[in-house]
Amino acid sequence: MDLSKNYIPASAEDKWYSHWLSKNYFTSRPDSRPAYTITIPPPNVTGVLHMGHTLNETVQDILIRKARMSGFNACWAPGSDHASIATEAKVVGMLKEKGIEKRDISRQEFLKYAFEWKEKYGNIIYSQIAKLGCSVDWNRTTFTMDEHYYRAVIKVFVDLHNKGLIYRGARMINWDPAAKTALSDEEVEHKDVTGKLYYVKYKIAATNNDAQSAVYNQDHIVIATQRPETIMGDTAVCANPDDERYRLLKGKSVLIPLIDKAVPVIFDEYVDKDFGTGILKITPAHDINDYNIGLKHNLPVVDTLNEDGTMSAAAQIYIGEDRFAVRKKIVEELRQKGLLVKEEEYTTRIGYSQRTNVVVEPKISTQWFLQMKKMSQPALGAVMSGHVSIHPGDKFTATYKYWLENVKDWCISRQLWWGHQIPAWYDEEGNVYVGETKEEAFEKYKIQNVKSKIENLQQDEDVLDTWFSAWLWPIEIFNGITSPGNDDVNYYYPTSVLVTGQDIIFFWVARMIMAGMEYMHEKPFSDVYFTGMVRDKQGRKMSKQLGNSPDLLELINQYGADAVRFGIMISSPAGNDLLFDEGSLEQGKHFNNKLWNALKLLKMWEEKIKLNGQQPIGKTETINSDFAITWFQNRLNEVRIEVDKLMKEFRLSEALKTIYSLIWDDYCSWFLEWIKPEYGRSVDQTIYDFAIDFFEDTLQLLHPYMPFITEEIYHLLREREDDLVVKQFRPVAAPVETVLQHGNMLKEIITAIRDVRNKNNIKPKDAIKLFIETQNPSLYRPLQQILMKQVNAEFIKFNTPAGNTALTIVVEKEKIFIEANIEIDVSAQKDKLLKDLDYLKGFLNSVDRKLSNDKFVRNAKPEVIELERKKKSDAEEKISMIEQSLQQ
RNA sequence: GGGAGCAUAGCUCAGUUGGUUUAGAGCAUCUGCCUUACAAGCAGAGGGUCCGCGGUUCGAACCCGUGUGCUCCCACCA
Repeated sequence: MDLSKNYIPASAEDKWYSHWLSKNYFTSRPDSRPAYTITIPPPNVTGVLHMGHTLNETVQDILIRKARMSGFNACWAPGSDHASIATEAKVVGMLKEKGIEKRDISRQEFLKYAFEWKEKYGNIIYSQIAKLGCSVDWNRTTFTMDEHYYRAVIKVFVDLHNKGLIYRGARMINWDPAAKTALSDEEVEHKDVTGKLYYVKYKIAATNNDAQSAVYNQDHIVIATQRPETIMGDTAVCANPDDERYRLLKGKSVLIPLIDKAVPVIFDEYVDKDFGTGILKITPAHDINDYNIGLKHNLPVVDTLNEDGTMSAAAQIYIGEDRFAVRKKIVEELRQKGLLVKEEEYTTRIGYSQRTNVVVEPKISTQWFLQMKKMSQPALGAVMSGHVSIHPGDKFTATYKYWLENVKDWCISRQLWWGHQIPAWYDEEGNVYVGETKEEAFEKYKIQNVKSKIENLQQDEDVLDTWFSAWLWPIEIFNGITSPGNDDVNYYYPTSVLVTGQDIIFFWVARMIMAGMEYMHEKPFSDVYFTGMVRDKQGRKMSKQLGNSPDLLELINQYGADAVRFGIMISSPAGNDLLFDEGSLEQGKHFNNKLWNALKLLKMWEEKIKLNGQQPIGKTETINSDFAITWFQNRLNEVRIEVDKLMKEFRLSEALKTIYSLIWDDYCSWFLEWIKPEYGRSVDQTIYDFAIDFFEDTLQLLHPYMPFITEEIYHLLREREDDLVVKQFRPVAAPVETVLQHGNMLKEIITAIRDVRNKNNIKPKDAIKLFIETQNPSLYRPLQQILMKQVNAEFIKFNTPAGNTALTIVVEKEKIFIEANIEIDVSAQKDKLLKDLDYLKGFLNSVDRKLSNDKFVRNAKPEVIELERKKKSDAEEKISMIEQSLQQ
């Protein structure tokens, strides 16, 4: 077999992914095995996979592949989200390029364009998921606007409305002037911004000729505001009733600057006497606090802004101009008219739309809301009782609890077309009828209006918040809402684990648990695994503006999918942010190559066996290979147990490190070297078979992380029908401690001798002679040959005096003398021994201090004391050995 | 303003109810090697005030208090 010098990922990746698909390995149907289910967090249909997705999908694929190889019926259901605001914005932009304005076309026409657009771009994300090697069940691909899914959303809306949990009303909501829609509280991101506080003069209206002299002989008051462009919406000014300065203004009015409109002075405890000037302008249409005060004092609401953030007719001035441009103009005008007292720098938090990144306007608007209090209780209980466990728990459980305990009603209507249209119909008088269909709504309408026609009803124009459909994901992906109790949902629900970013804990995770408890009376998943945010090397968020977000397909081209997966997993502790560094992908590529070279070595051995036939080997050689085999077998068992434990705890990065070291260090650097035949000789067939078996076992362990190369090598090792992707893990035996200990001792001795060789410039080709002083020479019988080969010794003699020129090293309790054919510098070795001696004496001292402490001996557990005594005697023994050799 | 988390080698992180811990790993660094699988490699090595201070304890990287610095979440003071 001719193997390329290095591993070439591209061809292997395409070959194996289509092979797996053709064998339907990723297809899952209910059967007698236990289910292991993951529903993918549906990426936006408009998007491409970014590094955050890559981390997420890789984690899921690792978990699902591990489960598939461990006796579970693994089902990973993929899909995508219609992402109403984001997609609608893209479609609007696309139409604009064609010269079409959204307002000039009908809803039907718009949706036609939108679906065309979705067909064109919606599959990009799927091909990227495939490229990464994700073992999703493509037969289960679900889109949140699929026919059944659409029906499910409508059904849930009607059901919650019937239960009295959904209502319609005018409330203060967050308005996005760019998308021209209402948002939920969660869709608003608050950022610290340095703004200005403007101190503006309001003239006191001269009602009874006494006002001017009454207030400190002034004809005005001064009010601080951040938003001078909203003064035209003021309907009062307000001071604290206890504030002496403003007491005399009771019953008076002031004039709004620039438009000279008189508004009353009112008093309310809410106002902080010490902030600003202690008097506040009340603008009920554009501030939640002002709105509440307005309600309390029966103030009118004057909305001075249009939907797009320009000034409305109610503002009287600057009509049609943008709010921020108007702010500047008004400040300038105030200044010119002498109404601006001063400006102050001021830091405040401003709400931005998560989607469009524009400043959100608080606005009074009639919208649909979902009452959250009742639904939040079971969702809270599910997590608090540990029924759903969050990883890493300590970090997020408290956040989750706080949010649910303080949750406010959810504004679920959006002024968009792309999405699930609200199933509510209005008659001519504006009465509303909710039903799954127009006919159903009409039935309700008919009760009071017997003679009416169905044509009189008009459907609500708005659609539902994207998250109002996403929260049904783990249920409706298995048709659990539209076809309750079907075989799939019975079998797959609740799902096993949800893997997602911590940034959508409220948007999605909490709400899925609510929906699960409401509609399935059962949690949607048992575990939630939060991945951190992917940042660049300098810890900055990845963003288009910074240009620090790499293109996934390019990375796969450059390093291969396995290396990308390796690189992103090797340094991603659960819940912590991941500092993305291409260096780790490089490491992944090197690892690929390491595996490839191990394969090449084994193949060379195979060729040689074919060429030379079986060769008889010596007894010692057999014994020594036996040791290598027994040792690696036990080491493998040890690692398998360790990896299982780590993966159960979602410590995937550590599990990968453990496997990496097993393969690179234990298998390649130690095991293969130990069984490597002398130059020109071929390896024994039995030993060779073991080497292949072990390689397969390690590949199997690695497969969930690096599926392509492991499958490729698995097939190159032996002619076979089966595939690694579905190979079931064998039960693992407990490792034998003494075997592992002997292995470690052997490795330590080899390393120590190599160190001596290195430090004394003994060339690899120069053989050395070993004299070992030991209490247990028989221990060496199974490893003697390995030891000689690994340090290039021509012989080993036990308990035989060495010559005067020999160097001494002490490993454990073994004293090893090294003789070389060249002059060696004994003084350097002496320094090393002195250094060891120093350390040991310090160590002994600390142990002695403990043991001579009465309280320690009285209080510590007996086994701890025993341990300390052993430390003491070991250290003493070693010290005397070193001292002895220093005297020689 | 409220809450949560973090601080261990140059970097990223382990360190499991306090006791083989005068602290480990990977990457990076340094030294020597083109040794017949692998220079994308091999063999070695160096590198730490466990953030500061105080306390509990026979014993602290680990528990408690406090200070400092970072990160995140939540909140309607103009």
